[in-house]
Amino acid sequence: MNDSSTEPQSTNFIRSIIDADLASGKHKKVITRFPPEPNGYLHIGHAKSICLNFGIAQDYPSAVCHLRFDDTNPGKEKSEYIDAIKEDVRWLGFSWDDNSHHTSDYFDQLYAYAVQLVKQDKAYVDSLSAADTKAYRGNLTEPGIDSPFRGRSIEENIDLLERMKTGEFAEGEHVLRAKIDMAAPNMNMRDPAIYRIKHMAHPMTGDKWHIYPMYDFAHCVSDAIEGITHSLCTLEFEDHRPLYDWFLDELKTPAHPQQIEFSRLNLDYTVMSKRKLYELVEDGHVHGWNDPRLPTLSGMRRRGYTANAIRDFCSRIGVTKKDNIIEMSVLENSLREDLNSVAPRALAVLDPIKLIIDNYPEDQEETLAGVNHPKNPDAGTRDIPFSKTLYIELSDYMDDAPKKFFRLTVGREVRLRFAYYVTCTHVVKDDSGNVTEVHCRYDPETRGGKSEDGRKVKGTIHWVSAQHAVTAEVRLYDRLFTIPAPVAEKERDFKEFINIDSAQVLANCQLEASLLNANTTAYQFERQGYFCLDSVDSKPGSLVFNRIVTLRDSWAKKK
RNA sequence: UGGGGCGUGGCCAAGUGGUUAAGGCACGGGGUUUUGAUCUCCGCAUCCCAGGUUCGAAUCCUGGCGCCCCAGCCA
Repeated sequence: MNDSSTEPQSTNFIRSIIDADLASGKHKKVITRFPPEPNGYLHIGHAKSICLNFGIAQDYPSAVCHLRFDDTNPGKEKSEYIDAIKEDVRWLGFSWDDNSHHTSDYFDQLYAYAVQLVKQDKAYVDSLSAADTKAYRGNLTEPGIDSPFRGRSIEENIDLLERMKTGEFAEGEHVLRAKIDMAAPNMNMRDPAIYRIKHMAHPMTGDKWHIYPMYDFAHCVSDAIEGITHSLCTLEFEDHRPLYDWFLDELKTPAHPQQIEFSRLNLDYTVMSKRKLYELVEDGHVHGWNDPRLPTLSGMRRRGYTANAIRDFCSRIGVTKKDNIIEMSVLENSLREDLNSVAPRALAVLDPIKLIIDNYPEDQEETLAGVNHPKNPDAGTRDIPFSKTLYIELSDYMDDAPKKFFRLTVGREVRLRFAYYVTCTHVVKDDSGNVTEVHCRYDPETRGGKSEDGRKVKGTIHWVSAQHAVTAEVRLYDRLFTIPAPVAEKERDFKEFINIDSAQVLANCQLEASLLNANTTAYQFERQGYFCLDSVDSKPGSLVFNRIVTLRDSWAKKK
């Protein structure tokens, strides 16, 4: 008997390629890599790549996935990001064991390979200004023109490169370029830069270097050095692949990894680029990288998303080469599925109004048992105090209610969850007509929420005993943007579409007493959604809950 | 208008010449239910277009059309 989970592993075209490579004997074991640049926080788009790369490492025998920080640009990178990135990957449930690397680990080897290229007359030091380089490159329809420095001798190039390395020249004075073809239809092959001068200390190598390698050169060589078999990246690198292969072929590296491209993840009603997320953070539209409305992994974690849900989501969306915009409902479905199975239930009134049971004794109090999880008896029950004055949800009462409104209106009977049946008798309103109190009578024969006579009560509402309630702040989050594809609006700035109601703060929520001891797991507030303590702002004396996601609401749809 | 990709239902996505064209999400409807939740049952496409090859095409060929990416000394 094998009782291990038989969870179907979604396959994709990349796994098919790997299967074929293993079958043909091209590779004995698979090595992938996840190569973030430490210049910002990871988002759910990265999670897709992480699940793909680390997922392959998990599923194939003796396969591994390296974590590699692509730190070739000290002008943009900070070591602070490294720990955050590691934390996010770990939180998602993946490990890299002792395979955490930095591209900067290979700077010496990279340089030696560059020298080799020069010696093969496949690279040269160019002294054109940045502006001239651009002008010489041509454009999409016109070929470029050779730089006047393209014909320098190997000796001169070696000398110049060495002096670039030792910091003899100013930034921008020279650049090492591959000698390929200035007329190539693929712009990437028009003598791309290999090294540029940057008089800048590097987080890992300090002030050792004055030149830093470019992505196209560093990435393929690093992959080769690490023995990566399949180098998975996103679609925009597709026309870099000829260059990736050119470098490795010219350098005759011991290994020649295969670059395979897949489409990046796009989610509707949000943005997914580091630059745009940075803009939202910098301009104060959200409160930091871990704002619960952001699709960053740190924001989602704070919001209450589970790693399980994100992994499940990634397996559901698949991996292809097609541009896509995934609907938020797919993510929410993965989330609800996970949360529903594990979240303990609780009663919480977010928008309270008093419900007074006129025929319930003034000073009486009793304790009722609430089921912690309807599908899991092992979760047990908890005590919930009940008394004459309760809080119920304002929206659970309506003056002129339609027949299909299964809640309170004068003359209608509902069940108070786990408690009694109550029938609404009248309401009290203030001068402006707002309901301030709902009055009702209860049926003592319905304790626990069931009646002997088999009478049907269609509606069940949640409540909290006023004198026992815990007051807390609850933050309700909604989509960050008002349109599905804010970045697709070419003529307008995506920030114009920010949803100004994306974060609603309710300061006077009334929670059942047991929530006073809430821990860090997610709870389902019955009939409302899933909530968890805010890891940043919640304090023992003043609880703050985040709404992770609402429950499905078919009644709301009908209305 | 150079080069590289992509085009299967509202959104994803299987499918690789013979299947009633998987599955998920969404949507619509029925049942169960002390959460209008969960669970459950049912419904929901002829494959961008046009020709062609073939007994037979989403799958092969030809020609269109549409969308995305590339002119950083960013990654």
